[in-house]
Amino acid sequence: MKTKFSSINLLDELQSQEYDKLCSNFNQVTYSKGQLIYAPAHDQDLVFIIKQGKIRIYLAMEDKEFSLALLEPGDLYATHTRAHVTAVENVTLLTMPTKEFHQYMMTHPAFSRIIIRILGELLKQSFSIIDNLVFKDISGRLTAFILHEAQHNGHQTDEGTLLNINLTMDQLAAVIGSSRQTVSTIMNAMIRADILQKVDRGLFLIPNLELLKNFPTI
Amino acid sequence: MKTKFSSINLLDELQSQEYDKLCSNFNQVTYSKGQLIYAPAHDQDLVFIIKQGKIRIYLAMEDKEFSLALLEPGDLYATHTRAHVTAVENVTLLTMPTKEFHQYMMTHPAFSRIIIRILGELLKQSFSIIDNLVFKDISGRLTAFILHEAQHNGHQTDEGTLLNINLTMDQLAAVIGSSRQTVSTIMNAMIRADILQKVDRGLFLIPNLELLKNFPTI
DNA sequence: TACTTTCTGTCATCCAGTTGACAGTTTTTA
DNA sequence: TAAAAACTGTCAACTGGATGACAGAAAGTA
Repeated sequence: MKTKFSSINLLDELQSQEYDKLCSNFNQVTYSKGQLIYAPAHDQDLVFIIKQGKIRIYLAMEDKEFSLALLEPGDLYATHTRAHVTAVENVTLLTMPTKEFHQYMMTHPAFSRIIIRILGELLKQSFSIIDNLVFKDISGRLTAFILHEAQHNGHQTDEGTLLNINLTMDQLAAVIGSSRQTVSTIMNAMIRADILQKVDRGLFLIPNLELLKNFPTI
Repeated sequence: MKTKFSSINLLDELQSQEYDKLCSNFNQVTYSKGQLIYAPAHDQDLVFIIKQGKIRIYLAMEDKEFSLALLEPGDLYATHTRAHVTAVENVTLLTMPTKEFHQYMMTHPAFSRIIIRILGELLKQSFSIIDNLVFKDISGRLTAFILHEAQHNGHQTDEGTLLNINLTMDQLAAVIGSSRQTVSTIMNAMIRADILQKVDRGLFLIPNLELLKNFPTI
């Protein structure tokens, strides 16, 4: 369970002069916290790169939601799927109509390669989500998520790995496909088992990642 | 729930002379029914096109399996993910090392576009699988699957749509992520409700697709 | 043909995880 | 600083679906 789709930072790639022309074709748009950026009904077919802030890609049905990814600056996304997009924080996006983007891609093979790499990663990521949904129970998904976050966004300290999850129990539940209550219960079980220490809301200290891996020790 | 990943038939695309050179670089390999074509441990990075037969892409863990796709002649697939691949029937594949494939792709922008289109479809397909897993119960996934198959592989007759599912209850369970027993029970409930008629093993007649859509009528 | 293997239908049992409720806590807003 | 809003922890009740068992049916096999 990752929150990011791809490890490729497109902003970095775009720094190079080669893409100057491409950059000038992007429209800069801003959205404020909580605003809906895209819903499947919109049907506008945009490609966009996150310049600033955090967005959430998710599937929704009635009153249930499932987060597919939380994207950060440098990440790329293309609408055209059944997924919704909202701004988790105030965000700035660089957008371009998909058609135009395709045009550009056609004439720049090197750029195509980047896109293929990103799509490939996205796909791998999707398989990983399916894997978790099908084979793991909620505890398993939760530990997998925390482990992944710790390894990618955790800070090493003398007492262990400090992790700023920065998600409410509700949001966390939406990421792993569970309910607020269950996630809350399991998190507290971890804390009682001394696998996790709550420093503050959304801020945790993990003394030993190995212990977390084996939770719950049946 | 589809069984195919992509609606693009690469064999058709490859007919054109443009790809003569590419074709000559493929290795033709055959596998017999039930044989394992690829396991994540192999790690050989191959791209292949199905020339003949049917293969199954699936995730596995201990004794549980989940089918991601059932591919047929013309479909393309690339190993490099965590998925396993087996031959459902005797198959003939055209294979090429991924690296070589990339090389070719780089120098043929039009070919890149096909790959991007396929990857895009794969991704959409994956989202659809996730959607079904997260939001639908087993009845829902089963009707979605049958409906999709009926619309794509069904034959219209006077009495309704004739569908050759050609999967055992076990295989069907692996596709929708359930158990043999549950699938069997629901299928028979559908038959009793006159939504489905069993003509033979794996062969069903659906008098009215609309009725199927609303199953079960609570 | 008989024998083995694979597939199917059905039931009783069991449990992980959802749901709803509610009290308590923290954060935000004005 | 007070009131409103959002978040958290916990529990009891319920349920969808997995699991194991077993008998019967169909398909291979020799």
